[in-house]
Amino acid sequence: MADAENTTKPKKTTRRRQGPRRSEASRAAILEATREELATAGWRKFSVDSIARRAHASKQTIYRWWPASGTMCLEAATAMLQPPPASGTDPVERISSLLTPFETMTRTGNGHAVLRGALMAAADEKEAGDAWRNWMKANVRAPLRLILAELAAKKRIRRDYDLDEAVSLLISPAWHNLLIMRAPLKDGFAEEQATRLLRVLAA
Amino acid sequence: MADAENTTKPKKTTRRRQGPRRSEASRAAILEATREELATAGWRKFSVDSIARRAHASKQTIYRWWPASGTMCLEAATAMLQPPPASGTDPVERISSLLTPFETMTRTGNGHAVLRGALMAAADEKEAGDAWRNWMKANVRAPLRLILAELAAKKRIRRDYDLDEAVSLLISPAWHNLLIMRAPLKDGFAEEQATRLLRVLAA
DNA sequence: AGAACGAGACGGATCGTTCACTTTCGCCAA
DNA sequence: TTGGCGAAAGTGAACGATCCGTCTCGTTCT
Repeated sequence: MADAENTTKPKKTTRRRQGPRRSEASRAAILEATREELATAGWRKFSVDSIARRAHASKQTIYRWWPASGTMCLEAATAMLQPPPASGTDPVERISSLLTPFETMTRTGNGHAVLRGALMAAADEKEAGDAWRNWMKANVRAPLRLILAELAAKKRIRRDYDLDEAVSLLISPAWHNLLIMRAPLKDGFAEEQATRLLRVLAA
Repeated sequence: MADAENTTKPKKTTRRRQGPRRSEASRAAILEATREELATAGWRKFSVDSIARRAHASKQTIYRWWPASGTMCLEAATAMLQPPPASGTDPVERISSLLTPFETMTRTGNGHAVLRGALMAAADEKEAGDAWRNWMKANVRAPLRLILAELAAKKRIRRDYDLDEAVSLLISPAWHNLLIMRAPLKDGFAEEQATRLLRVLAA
């Protein structure tokens, strides 16, 4: 959609835009300020003016790249999630590795408050909700689908499970801990949930 | 704590305060306006001024009785929850009846948006979070504790379960539906969750 | 007389937008 | 090769509107 048809002027086929590129420094400063703001003020008292002051950025820059505050919060939170560790062949380990990024994040610094704020943003803003569900689809649901399909082929679990239900079963206790109990995930959470899911789905 | 020691003036022993009592009409109008506001604006854009206009109430009245907006939202939401139906002796039915108020509420009108807003309030404000956990303790955790203890005595389920874990297992999929999926609870949700809990806890 | 109520003013803060101005880069003509 | 031009991105500051929490009024009820 960027440069589809520029018939007259473009010399070669590569029509390059003019001007400076997006400032990575400013982007990083804004996301860091967003994390601080989410941890201290929460979602309702979240202030874009405060973000601009903290990050020494212009509000114009913020609104240019994040027209909705919720997506900014989501981006600030997901940036804290480390990619899941490479797992072996053990089913529990493989499923557990899908949750360990969450467990680790909520147990380091203000991570649990940041993630809680992002989840509230996803619950409050329709656009942020869509973005969050897409992220979960790519990073949790899709990998889990592969693992479960493989296990079902080996007859380690039932074949007639519902994938959405399995995702909900696996991760919803995390929401309970973060949003209702307002607490981080306890040590061993990921492995415990993975074990329980496999027990429920056992053939 | 109300009237502990008024030594001089009280005529009889009943020292009644003077002036009009709290207006039930105003209270109901404010809570109804809160429900509308939660359903249309959400939690972050929730405005006390808007509530006052909608309910034809004074802001002073609102702040007098609800110093924190979150507790007002919680009260507005829990008022929509009907008391659980009287259940028989079937374990699934008894546990399921603890969830049916939620299922019913989220499937009628804007109920799911109102409950979602209240949950966000509980996640965002520390005070509202405490109030919500207390409500859940009295209306879900305590009844569930009795039911599970009885079942354990009859050896229908294991004895070494963790009550908090059981509560989380039973109800956290509801949070997933409401907050992440932004959707009501599907028909038969309560019974399905109750059945699954008993299967997990089976002896 | 005393307390709760509706209505609304208040100073301060935030919102989302817009303006002025500077800096960075692709492009092309001198 | 180089210097100028213009588009895009950046900061900072203003704008009117709205919201916050507190506060006065005058009224009504017990």
